[in-house]
Amino acid sequence: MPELPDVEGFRRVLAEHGVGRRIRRVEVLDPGVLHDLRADELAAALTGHRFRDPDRRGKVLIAYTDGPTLLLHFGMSGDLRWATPTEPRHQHDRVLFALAGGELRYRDMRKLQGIWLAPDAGTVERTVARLGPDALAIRRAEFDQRLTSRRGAVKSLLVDQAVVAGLGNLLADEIDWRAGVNPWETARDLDADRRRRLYDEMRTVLRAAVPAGRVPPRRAWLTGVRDDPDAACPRCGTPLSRRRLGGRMTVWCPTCQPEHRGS
DNA sequence: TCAGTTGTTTATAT
DNA sequence: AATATAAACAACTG
Repeated sequence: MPELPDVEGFRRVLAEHGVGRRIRRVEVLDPGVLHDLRADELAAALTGHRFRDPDRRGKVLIAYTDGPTLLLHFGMSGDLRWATPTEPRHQHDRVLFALAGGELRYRDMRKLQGIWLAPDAGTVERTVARLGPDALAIRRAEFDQRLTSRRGAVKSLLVDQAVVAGLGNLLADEIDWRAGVNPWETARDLDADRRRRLYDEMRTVLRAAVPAGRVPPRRAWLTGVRDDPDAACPRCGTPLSRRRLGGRMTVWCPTCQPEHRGS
């Protein structure tokens, strides 16, 4: 699930409930989500410290404290919840951070990513160094430059975290669909107007998705119909096409996003 | 039983 | 060198 809007939602949960509060206890229910770190090391490093204003880079939640910094990635099935201690735990709650009045629960069914601990700012920066500019912060000129300097399919570039950080499979398909760009198109083969559309639609989609904390499955969006077996394009009614691109299921409208554009 | 899944990294091939 | 593909990670669903 988690793409940039989801992680932004998790950042808000942490900001609302965690900031300024002391970490009373860290309970590791499944050490399998910890990277290069034992459960007792995590607890010892964080207990007694207070969360500070959290940040986010792409899909990485950066949970600063007045001590070390926690880096959380949510893979394909992660979640961060605020709960009272009496609420029953979820089967896939992996780590609990107990604060005054409640606890933050890191939940993740598949455990594809996990939690890192960075002792200092330099370690934080090294960990996120491979990521490109955040999709919410990147300016048009840099977005354009980074897309056209590579030769791969537009969709592959959009989901490449080193090009721009935060977009996943759903968002990339949604942006291409709204911009009328065929996902297999090479960015440098698009004219300036089409590339402008890509950037504008990325902004539009994110602006709607971030407050929702997810890519909203509205029926007028590609996201809202893509799981239907007989899905039709919400814009023109053409049956949607699907095929794998770079290992991920790609959904597009053959009418609105024709191949061999321009040329 | 088998294929598929909204993420990322690594190895391998081109 | 850059790019493309598959597999692996883990757990679950249909």
